[in-house]
Amino acid sequence: MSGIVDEIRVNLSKALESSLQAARAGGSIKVEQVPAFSVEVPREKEHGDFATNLALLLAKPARMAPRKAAEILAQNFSLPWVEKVEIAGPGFINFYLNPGWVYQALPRIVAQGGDYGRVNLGEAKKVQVEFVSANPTGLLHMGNARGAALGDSIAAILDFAGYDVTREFYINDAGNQIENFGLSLEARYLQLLGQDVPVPEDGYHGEDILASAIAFKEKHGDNYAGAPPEERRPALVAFALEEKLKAIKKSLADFGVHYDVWFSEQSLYDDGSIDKTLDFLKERGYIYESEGAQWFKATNFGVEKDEVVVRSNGIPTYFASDIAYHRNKYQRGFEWVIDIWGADHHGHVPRMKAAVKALGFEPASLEVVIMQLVRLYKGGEIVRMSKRSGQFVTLEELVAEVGRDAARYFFVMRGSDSHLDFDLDLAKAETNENPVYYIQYAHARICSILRQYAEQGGHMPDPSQANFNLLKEEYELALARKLADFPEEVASAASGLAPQRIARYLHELAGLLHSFYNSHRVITSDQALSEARLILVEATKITLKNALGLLGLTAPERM
RNA sequence: GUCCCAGUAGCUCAGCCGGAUAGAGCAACGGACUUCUAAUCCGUAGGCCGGGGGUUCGAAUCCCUCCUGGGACGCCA
Repeated sequence: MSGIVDEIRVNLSKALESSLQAARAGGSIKVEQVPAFSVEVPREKEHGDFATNLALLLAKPARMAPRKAAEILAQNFSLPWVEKVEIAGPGFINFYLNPGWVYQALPRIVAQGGDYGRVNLGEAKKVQVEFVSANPTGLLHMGNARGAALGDSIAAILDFAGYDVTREFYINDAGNQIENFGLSLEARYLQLLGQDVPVPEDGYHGEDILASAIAFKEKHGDNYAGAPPEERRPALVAFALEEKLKAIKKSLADFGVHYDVWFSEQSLYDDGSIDKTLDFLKERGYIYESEGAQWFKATNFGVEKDEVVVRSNGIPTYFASDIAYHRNKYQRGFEWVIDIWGADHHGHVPRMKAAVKALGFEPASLEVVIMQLVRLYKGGEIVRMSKRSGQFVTLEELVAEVGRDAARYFFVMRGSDSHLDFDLDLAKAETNENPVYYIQYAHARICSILRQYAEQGGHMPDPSQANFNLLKEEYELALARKLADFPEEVASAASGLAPQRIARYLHELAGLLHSFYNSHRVITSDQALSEARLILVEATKITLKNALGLLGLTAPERM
C-alpha cells in the first residue's frame, strides 16, 4: 500500500508487541495492556534508523525503570534485517538497519513512476473540497488566488492519498451582492446613454463593471434605455454574470486550477431547496420568528447567538442558502466536506457547524480551513487593495507579473493559518533568492544528465539488475532516504490538509540532489556505478515531478 | 468587551495530535566553475522558542494567566 518506511515501521511495531507479549508471559514485565507506543524516525541519525518510546510508556504501568524495560524488550527482540538494537537516553530503543535498506525503494519508485507516493489513507472515501467561491461580480484578487492555490493543492494531495475528491466552486449568483451588482451596472449603462445616474455608494466602482456595461451597450444599444428596471437589471446581470464567470474560469484555468463542479447558489432558489431546507429545520423546531424575521436557533447547539435566516422583508439570507447548500453536499454522499474560507468568514464557522448538526449530519465531517489574509509587498511597501474602490491586484495580473509556478509556490509554502506576506519582487526574481527555481532546477539538472547519457548511446538500466551496494556515499544514502519518505509525507500532508509540508519536502529533496550533484558524477567510467546512480537520479526525478504536481507546479526539463 | 489566528536566528517562516542536542531559506562572512547546467555547492556565525505559572520520566508543542500584532463580532457575504 504505502512506502517502505511505513512497512518497516509496521513490522517493527509487530515485533515489539510480540516481544512485549513474551516478556509478559515470562512475568518480567507486568502490564495489563500494550500502551499506544510509536515507532518513529529519529531526528538525529545518531539515534538509529528507527526508534520507539515503548519502554518509556511502560515505566509507569509496569512500575519499573524505563531503561530496564527497554533491556527486557531488546532481549526478546529479533529480526533478521535489524542489525543492531540499542537502548539510549531515558529509555528509547533505537534500531539500526542493514545500510542498504533504503535502496529497496529505488526499483519501486521507477516501477511506479507517476504513481509513486500514492497511499490509500483515504480508502476511496468521498470528499469534497470547495474553494475560492468568489462573487462572480468581479475579478479574482490575491485572497482568492491563495484560496485557489491552497484548495487545488489540498485536493490534489487528498486524491494522491487515496480519497475520491471533488473540486467545487460555489457561485454566489444570488442575494444582495447581485442586487447591488445590478444597480451598479444599470447606473453605468445609463451613464453611457448620457443620463446622470450615480453608481450607488456601496456598489461596484471598478473599471471592469464599466467594461461590462460598455459590452452590454455594444450588444443591445439603447434597447433597454426606457425599459422598466425590473426588466433592465436582470438583463444586465445575466449578461455581466456570464461574462464574469467566463473570465473567472479562464483565470483559474490559466492558474492550473480546474473544477469538477460549478454550483450555482441561484439554483438552490430555483429548485426549492432553500424552502425545503427551512421547512425541514422548522419541523424540528430549530426556527422561530422574532421582529418579523426568521431565526435559526444556533444557541441550541452551543453557539453564542441565533442567526437570521429569513429577513423581515421575506428574503432569505446568505446563511439560509449556505445551509441548503451544505445539505445538498451531504445528500450527494460526501463523507468529508472541506470548505476553504478567508479569515474574514471565520465567525461563520460555529453556526455552520451548528446547522450541519441540526440537519442531522456529523459536524466533525465538515472541516473549514481558515485562510489568513494576504499582504502584498512591492519594493518593500505594502500594496493596498480594496475591492470597493476597484483597486486591487487581480489573479491575472499576478500571473502575468510573476508567473504561474512562482505564484502557486508562494501561496502554498506557508500554512493556511499564517498571514502571508507575498513579496512580488522576490517571487519574480530569477535568482537564488527564489525557492521555486531551486526546486525546478534540480529536476532540470537530472533531465540534462539523462539527456546526455542517451546522446552517448546509453540505455536506462534495469533497476532489478542494478547493484545498489555501490552507492556508499553519504549524499547517496541521504538522497535515497529522502525519496523513501515521500509516501509518508503525502499521508501527513493529507491528514493535516497541509500543502506546505510538500513544499518543504520538495525544497529538502532538491537540496539533497544539488549536494549529491556537486560532489559526485553520475556518468562515470565505472559502468556498474553509473547505472546505480542513474537509477538514483531517475527515481529523484520521478519523485520531484510527482511532488511538484501536487502543488500544481511544472517540472521543466531545461532551464 | 467576547471570540479566532499569530508571536521561534537580523528578516520571512518550518516544527505544534508531547520525545533525545530547536531547523530551513534569505541577509552577513570565508571558500569552490578546464567537470553531467554555479538558478548550484561547501564552511562560519547567529536562539531565556513573547513573559510567568502548571501538568510529567520528558514541553517550542498540552493547560492557566498576562503582554504584543492582525482579524471577526450586521435582518452583509
